[in-house]
Amino acid sequence: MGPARTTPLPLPRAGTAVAIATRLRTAIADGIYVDGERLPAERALADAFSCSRTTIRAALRLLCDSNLVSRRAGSGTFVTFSHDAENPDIAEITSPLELIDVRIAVEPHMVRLATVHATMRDLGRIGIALDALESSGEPESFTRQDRIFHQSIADATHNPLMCSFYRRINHVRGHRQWNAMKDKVLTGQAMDSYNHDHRQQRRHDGSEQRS
Amino acid sequence: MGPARTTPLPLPRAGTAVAIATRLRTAIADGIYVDGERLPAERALADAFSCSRTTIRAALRLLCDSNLVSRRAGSGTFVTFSHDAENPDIAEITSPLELIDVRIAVEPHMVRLATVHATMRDLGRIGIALDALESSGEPESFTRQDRIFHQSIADATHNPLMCSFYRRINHVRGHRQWNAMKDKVLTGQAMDSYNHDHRQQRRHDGSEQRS
DNA sequence: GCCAGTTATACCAATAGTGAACCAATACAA
DNA sequence: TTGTATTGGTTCACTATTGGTATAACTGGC
Repeated sequence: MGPARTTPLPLPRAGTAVAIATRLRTAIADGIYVDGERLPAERALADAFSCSRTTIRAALRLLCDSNLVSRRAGSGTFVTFSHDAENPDIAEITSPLELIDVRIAVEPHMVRLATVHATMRDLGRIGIALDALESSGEPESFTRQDRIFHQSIADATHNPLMCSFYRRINHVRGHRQWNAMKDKVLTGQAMDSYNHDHRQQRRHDGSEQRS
Repeated sequence: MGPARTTPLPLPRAGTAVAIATRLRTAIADGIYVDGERLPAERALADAFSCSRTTIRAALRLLCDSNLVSRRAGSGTFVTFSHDAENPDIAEITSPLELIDVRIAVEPHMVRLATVHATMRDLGRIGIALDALESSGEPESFTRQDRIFHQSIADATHNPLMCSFYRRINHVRGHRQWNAMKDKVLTGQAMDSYNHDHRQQRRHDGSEQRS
């Protein structure tokens, strides 16, 4: 996977220098040494790999020629290889399971807050969103309406911090890495079951609201 | 080469100044030092990091060049960093009760996630943070250590979304509108009770970890 | 012997970090 | 206002570390 897989070294001879260079290259690609970090000094590497400093220098020379590291006398050898050239969005690095963990943590109490602080207008908005959610057959509109539904609940808490949290959750949900998945997961049966759960919550919320 | 396969990669000795700058930068980004707050004096930092004042000055120079802090001779080094300069700050419009609502919603499940995903290093960090929290007598350092403590738990979940959420919570907590309050609320007795609760949580976490 | 790779050693130059002293600006209390 | 303590700003010589270079010797395969 490393960018230096096409090593410009035609030599089939696997000397220790080339082996160490490969080792360090994969370490950088695996993120063991991250971008901008300083590698151990040549003498320290020589000690760690139980070889001479000349060999280490030969290995580092290979990495330097591949633009994987840059070196400054008196300062050290620094990794110049960034996995994420652009800004690492939270949505990029959040896995499906991690999102579920956060939603499980936030949503139950969020619903309680909404039942306490919701106005009649909020309840109307939530009802409209739920109707629109149930009458949407395709996965495409279903996910969009589902986001609107949950965001309307978050807004009903009238808690700006909670609203901003759920906006971010929705942002992660709407990221492209999820779009590929939803067509496979959101079968008709799954959507029906989902709607049933939401209806129960609505009835439950209504009774709590009355009390 | 066989032996090189099993050779453990040595940990890099980070450049001291750059490493300190990084630590301070993340502390500011995490809301441990808030906008407008004064950092410890150079000599105090040098003592805390066990390095010379010259190194601290080099680190602070980096932060100053990034416009993260501003410095005035005879006065000190002050944080100049607001999380979203463009959008109205969440911290401005979030009330104390609203913050408590969100924390009640998030923290219980966050602790469960932390107990599941925490590594030994995470537990060590949490323990250190808790010790520092208990040994801080003044409200000033108490609130900062408390933020560090909770952030270390959030980081222990290894859930980027959860970490970003709690970073925002800490940002709100560190806002100046709260600073006026904490001196009145954080009496010695209140801090003792607080510490007692945290200790109980720690014992609870330990037993869960073992299972 | 030849040759490429490795080892070992010594030294150089660049950079980082140390420790101390002193100055100037600020804050604070008498 | 005055004095004192603290803070950042500056400079200095010194030490430690790092990459850069050169040289001589060793090793194993051809």
